[in-house]
Amino acid sequence: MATFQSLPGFREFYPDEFARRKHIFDLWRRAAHAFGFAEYDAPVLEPLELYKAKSGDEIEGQLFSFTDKGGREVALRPEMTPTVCRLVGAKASALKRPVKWFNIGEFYRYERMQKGRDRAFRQLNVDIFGEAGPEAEIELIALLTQCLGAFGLTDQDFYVRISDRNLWFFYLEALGLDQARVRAMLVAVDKFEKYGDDAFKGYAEQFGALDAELKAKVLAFLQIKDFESLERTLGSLPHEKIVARLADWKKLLGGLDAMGLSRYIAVDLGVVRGLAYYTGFVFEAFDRKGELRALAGGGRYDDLVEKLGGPALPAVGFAIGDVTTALLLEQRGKMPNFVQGPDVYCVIGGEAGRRAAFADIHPLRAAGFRVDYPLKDVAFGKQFKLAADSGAKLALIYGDDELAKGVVKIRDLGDRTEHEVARADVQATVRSVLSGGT
RNA sequence: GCGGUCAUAGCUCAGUUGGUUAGAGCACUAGAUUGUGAAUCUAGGGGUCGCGGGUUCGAGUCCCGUUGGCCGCCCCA
Repeated sequence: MATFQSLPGFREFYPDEFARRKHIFDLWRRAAHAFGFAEYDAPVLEPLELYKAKSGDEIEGQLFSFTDKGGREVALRPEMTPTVCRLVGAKASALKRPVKWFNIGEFYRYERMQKGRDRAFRQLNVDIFGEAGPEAEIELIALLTQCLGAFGLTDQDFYVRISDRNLWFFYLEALGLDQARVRAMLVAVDKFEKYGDDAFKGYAEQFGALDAELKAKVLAFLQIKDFESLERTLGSLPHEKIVARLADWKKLLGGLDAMGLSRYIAVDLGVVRGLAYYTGFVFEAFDRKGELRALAGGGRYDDLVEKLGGPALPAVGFAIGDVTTALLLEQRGKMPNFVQGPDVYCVIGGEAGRRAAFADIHPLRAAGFRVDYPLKDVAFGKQFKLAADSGAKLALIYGDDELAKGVVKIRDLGDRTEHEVARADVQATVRSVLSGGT
């Protein structure tokens, strides 16, 4: 039977699973709208060059890429950022600032699958363009907490770690490192949590063994877990840039605190994110137990729009994936059990009953109510079971007895009460009951 | 791309040192049952035991290969 299978890493969504995924998207979309973001969409297939321009040639190995029939080198999009940079860049001068946009889409990466990572996955992407200050980060981090909090997850379930590539730059420069050394050191910092001292191997290979004093200072910095330590450590380095940057930090943390979100926030200079294009604040959301891979990640990328051919335009954004989010919701019992039931299930006796039912069914459906009924004649006892199993709130009973009396019996499948209403009043009664009145 | 591990019905799993026609529970369909809900009973459909090759009188079982799943490495936008 299994002659054809889906491709590795591509998931199929049967109705139950589709309902769960839809639930996630619905709450994300609602949250993004509540924060004043507008939804957009864009092509799934893009010129391969778009990703090479952003990430370098090596990226091709991790893409679904091919040559189309017109000889164009193309790739299924592995991320949204280059695309949205192009969209915004092309109309930058006509767009009201700040540009607050979001998209929920599917992305493709030709990689080995692991828990929480497939070859095709969906992400919510949220970006703000045209705002250089930390006010943009406040909006995005607040929205990120809402994108998880909306499901009933609390600060016991997840948190957001915030770091700052600018401060790392300023700090390492103050310690005397040049640009190339700073970049190599940031790679080491990024790997430190996972590899410990081995993380510095790459740096040592390039620039020689790390001097003990420098290493101690780097380690001290990356272990900073609160703003006070950050201020204290940097207080002895009175560079103008550092002073200004600490003011940005205060604004960011103060804003989030005023929104009541401090309990979700962790200052953590150990996060730098591997991506070279991040230019300022970076942040990642994790589950508190640390069992899952990152839930979401984002940061500022002020140079990217220009690099991809647009005007210079500051930007910051994040992405949150459906796979890891769903895993966390399952783990914490926050994934509802969806009953995709109709509002009304009709119990029908015979051909006359069917005709009478149809006369009500279609207008109710046209009015937007979900109405279902057995397509073929089924024993009454079985129909009541079907009605109950369907998850419907009401059963409408069109049997010979009712037809003879010119009524329809309406059964509340929740409390198992029923009453009769005149045929002519059925639709009005159903509408009234289902819309909350009785 | 590399390493480990697994693969029997839609799902969860039995299946003896290799031995007749591969089983159970759940789920599904139908009936008992055209008049009232998670019950019971009966019957039924559904498997080329992931796929291919080998060893053997005989393979779900042993061997090799391959595909796919899971876990880890690389990577992680």
